[in-house]
Amino acid sequence: MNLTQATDYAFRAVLYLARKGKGEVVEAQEIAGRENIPLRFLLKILRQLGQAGIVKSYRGVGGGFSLAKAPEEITLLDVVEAVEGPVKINRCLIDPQYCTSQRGGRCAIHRELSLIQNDIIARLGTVSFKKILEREQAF
Amino acid sequence: MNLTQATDYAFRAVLYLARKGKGEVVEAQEIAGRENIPLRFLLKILRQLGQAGIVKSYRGVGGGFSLAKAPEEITLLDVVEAVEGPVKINRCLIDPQYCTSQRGGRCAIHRELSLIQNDIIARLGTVSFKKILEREQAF
DNA sequence: AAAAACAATACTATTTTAGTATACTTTGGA
DNA sequence: TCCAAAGTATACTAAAATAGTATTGTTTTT
Repeated sequence: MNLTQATDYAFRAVLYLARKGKGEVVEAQEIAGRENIPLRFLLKILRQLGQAGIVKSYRGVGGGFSLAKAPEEITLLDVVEAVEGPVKINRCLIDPQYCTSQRGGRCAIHRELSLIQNDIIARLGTVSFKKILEREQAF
Repeated sequence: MNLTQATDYAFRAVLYLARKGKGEVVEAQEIAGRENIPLRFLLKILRQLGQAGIVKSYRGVGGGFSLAKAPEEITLLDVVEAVEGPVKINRCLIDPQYCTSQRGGRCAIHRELSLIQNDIIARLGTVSFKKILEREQAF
């Protein structure tokens, strides 16, 4: 029932870029330094965020990363899925070959877990980075 | 964002006992066989459920396990916590020593995750095994 | 063309997961 | 009384996931 460290880093990297605004390009090194994230690991994560269309990258001298969308268009769910793949609280719910109950994912437990999983996904989808920025201002 | 296989087995073992009713003693071997769970692994899990006060064990010939409470008094949350310990979607939220943001768990991201975590815990706490049994009957 | 920045792939150490093995204790019944 | 059936306790282990690191390559600006 855990998000990975990589996802936590991703959240903070996206928030960092969100503070700068949609277009602004920032070097990975700056984010790594400010957010206490190992540079090479951050680069790997930023590439995943890039493939998901959350950030854009610019190579060469003066390059870096910027948000590819406005902060209100990016949710925690988007970032989780970009880094970890589809959210699943039980592997059985995604891939029936792992359903050790031998009931093809149709037992009462797995139906219930499926509902809870849907709630979690919906909940993560309601939190945009614009919202997080606003809450941050409030302090 | 995953429950472990052990937790999944625990859910099914408790449901199996719940079907029998509160007092009835069932051998681990029977549960293992019916639910497709490795026996020794199940015994380990049942011991954890025992320490959490969810099941009672009986040793010796004719021994086994029974529910220690009525099915309506046992929730998915109880079982998750018995097997995995406290629910935490980010280790930083429980143990600040792991908070790599260097902000003592007080950044905007971690506040938001904390709210979501509370929702998940509340949600798991609303699903009792009585409820699951009832849903099962409905099929 | 040199240097700065990201890209891609492969590798590695650590931790967690998912069990297994071994030896022991309790209990009921022949 | 003693033995077999059941759970207890501790230690061990293989495989997978996590959290990085290393190396080499490509793009872009000056």
